[in-house]
Amino acid sequence: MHNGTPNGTSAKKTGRPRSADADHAILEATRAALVELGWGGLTMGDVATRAGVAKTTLYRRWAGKNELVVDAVAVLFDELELPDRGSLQADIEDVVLQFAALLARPEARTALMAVVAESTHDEALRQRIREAIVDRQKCLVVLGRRRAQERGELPPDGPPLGPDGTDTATQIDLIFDVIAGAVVHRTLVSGEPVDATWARTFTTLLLGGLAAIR
Amino acid sequence: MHNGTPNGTSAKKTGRPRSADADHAILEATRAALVELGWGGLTMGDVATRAGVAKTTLYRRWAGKNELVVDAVAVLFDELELPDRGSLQADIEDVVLQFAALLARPEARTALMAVVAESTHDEALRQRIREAIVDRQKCLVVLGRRRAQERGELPPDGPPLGPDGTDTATQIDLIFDVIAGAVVHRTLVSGEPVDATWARTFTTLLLGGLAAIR
Amino acid sequence: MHNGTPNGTSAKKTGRPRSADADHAILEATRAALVELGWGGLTMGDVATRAGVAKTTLYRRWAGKNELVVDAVAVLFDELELPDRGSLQADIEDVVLQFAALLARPEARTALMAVVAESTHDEALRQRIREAIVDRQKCLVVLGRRRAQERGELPPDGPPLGPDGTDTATQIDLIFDVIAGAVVHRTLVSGEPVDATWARTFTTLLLGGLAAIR
Amino acid sequence: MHNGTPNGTSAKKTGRPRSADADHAILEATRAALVELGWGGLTMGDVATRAGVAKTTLYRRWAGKNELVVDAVAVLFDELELPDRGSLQADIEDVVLQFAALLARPEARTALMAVVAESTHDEALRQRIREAIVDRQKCLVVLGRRRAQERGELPPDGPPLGPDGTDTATQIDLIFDVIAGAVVHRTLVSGEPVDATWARTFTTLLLGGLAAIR
DNA sequence: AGGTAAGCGAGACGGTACGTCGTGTCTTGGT
DNA sequence: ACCAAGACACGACGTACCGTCTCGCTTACCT
Repeated sequence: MHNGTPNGTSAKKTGRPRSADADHAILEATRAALVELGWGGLTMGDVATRAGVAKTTLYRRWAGKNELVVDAVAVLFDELELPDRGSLQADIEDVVLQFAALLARPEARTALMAVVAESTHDEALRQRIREAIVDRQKCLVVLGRRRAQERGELPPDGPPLGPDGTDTATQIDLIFDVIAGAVVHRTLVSGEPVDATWARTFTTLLLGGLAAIR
Repeated sequence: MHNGTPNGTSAKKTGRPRSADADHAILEATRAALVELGWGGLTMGDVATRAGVAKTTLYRRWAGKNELVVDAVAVLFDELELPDRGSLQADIEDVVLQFAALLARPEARTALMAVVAESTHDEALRQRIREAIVDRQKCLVVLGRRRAQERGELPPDGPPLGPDGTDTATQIDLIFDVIAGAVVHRTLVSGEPVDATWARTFTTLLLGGLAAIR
Repeated sequence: MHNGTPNGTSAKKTGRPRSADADHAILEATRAALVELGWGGLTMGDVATRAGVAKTTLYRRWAGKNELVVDAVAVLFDELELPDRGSLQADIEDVVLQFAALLARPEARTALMAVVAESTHDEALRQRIREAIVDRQKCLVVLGRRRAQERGELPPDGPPLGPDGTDTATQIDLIFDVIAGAVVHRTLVSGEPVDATWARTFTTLLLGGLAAIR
Repeated sequence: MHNGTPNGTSAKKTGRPRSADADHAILEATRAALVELGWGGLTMGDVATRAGVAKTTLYRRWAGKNELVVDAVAVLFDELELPDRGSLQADIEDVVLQFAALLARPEARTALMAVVAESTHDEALRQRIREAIVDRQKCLVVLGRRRAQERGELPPDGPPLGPDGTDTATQIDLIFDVIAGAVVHRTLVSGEPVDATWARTFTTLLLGGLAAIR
């Protein structure tokens, strides 16, 4: 998840082990600070104080503000699920509303945009964001698509490269960018709420469009 | 445009007038600094030095980094145009590619996300972004839509609130969020390029979807 | 008095003449600012505002804080007089008390020490202080001495250089340094008041000492 | 000595202790800066740079320029001694010349007047000056006086309040103000050197005067 | 009477220093 | 080893004054 001690593989033999409580307290404190102060107002020292932890402990685990915040908000995105509501339309509407609910949380709104902004100048950060957040959401698209195919709502995957260039991977990426992009843009840029009505209209548009590109 | 010089209504009579050269030099320097250093690395002092201007001159006109950067990148969005390419499909593809080209510029990518992130905790900033950037782009959607209606590609506006809740304003907002959101998300989050192929596929999806929500 | 327009010799023919009111208002404002803010807190801009005058007007007349303050407090020292109280002892006690009363005024205390401090690194300033303040006080010593000689309390001037090196000029300087130094030191450094009792004891000491060096 | 490190009473147990080297380097740098730039030209940032120290380290220990300079020059006054030269006249001449030599050092001249000037508006600073500088010198007067009494050059202390109001403490204060005041005034205000001849004449005057006030 | 040259209030300008704050590193002593 | 505490070098912050510079006006003297 983060790099300080890649607990998975390496082995530590001696000395006092790191406090697991500290990790949770720090990430919790980070989210709280994001809510109250926003990205620009968040400071490492403040997070440490809130978590009841020394700054040293923070830096022992994360390289800086960016990395810390990515991890702190990544767990929020794990809450997204794709319940089987019986139809593709219902499934998409459901995930759209879940995603909108997530972006309604101040810590998520702020952090997401900020780390994306920083990642435009930091390739390692972009990689980390992709692993921790983006790819996890993209699974939902893949899953929903497969489910719809099993239901017969969508045709099975065609050959690797279809006649008009829309192979499977391209299509998944497109769907993902349209859904995530539209919800994010409406919420954060346009500043309008994503409610059930909007979700239905949007989903109708998306499904109508999907039929057109096949 | 910005508040330091309330050119619109009030009038100051006495004292040395503010240098117009300084304004241009500062905004230019801001864009240059964004390219080189990114949002996080941009410093008011550095911008002042690049512009050959004192820090006080900067603060006399803009309240801080956020406001300055909004104004600095706003002019970039004025370059977007909607040439008449003869069909709605072609018009949309064109504007999608223009927008993608804009987001390929480092100062635009970085600045846009960063100020949006800050705006989640600053209502005044959000207002400023909307006026300086968002509303200016939304005009393109309105214009393209009207043109398509004149061509007969889209039906004329229905009653204020249609049977399925998609009145004119709602539809414009939806189109705007889908176009801008998808392009931004693909460029900055997914990190994939927006080329002519993607633009065509995306536009096909959008137009197919528009037919469905009518 | 000050350099902006050396009214004595040169001649200006044309243009609007300088406002004499402004001079008085500025010096008055300078003294008021000294009282309220002290040397360190006094600023040219504040003096200008208090005097209802533009900063330009200030700088047209004085080169800076130092010069301005010297002129502002110099007039205070002109108030010192040497009334004939009938005996040298009474004359000295009187002038000691006058000088102490002057140093009780905050603007005088602050300004005197501060400009002396600055003058340790600025020969021109030292010259100005000597002309505007020091030499004016030394006259009192010369006058008092001559008066005492006429009364027969002190012997007439000896040859230019006496047997033990105490010629007239040396003696005047010594008396001046002892009187002014002791009063200033007691008031500003020791922080004790100079009252009639102290003045009498000090004067007794001085006269006793003067008899010894003859 | 100064307030940042309340070594006297309180105790701090945890955390990295303050560097003692930094203290010395800072005071040394302060004196050097005073010599080169004078009081008005001395800046905290410059002192920090010279001392190879961060500005924050400076402010952690001293509240400002005034406090710093008082401590920086206080040590100079500790160098004053009262060697036993066999007679009161010789002892006084010696200490007068020592004090004059001290005031010949640029850092001492500048700093002493400047902090006294500031102290006219800052009671805490005046207290600090008294503790760090004035009281330390006054000991010399007390010591010299006692020695002279042992030699029989001065009568033993009389009752707490003598017939003409010159009890012991009053006399010591008077002697101190006359010596220090005269030397300072001649050096800094009159701008004349204090040489052996002047010291002898002045001391003769002082001793003659002392006989008179008894 | 008109011209012209300087004075004037206002305030923007390029600078410099301020004193504070945040960063990321380091040194303590205690567990 | 790890931890809490906190000092440290560094560098940006936003503010305050500095002394200079335009502005658009008076205000006086000199043709």
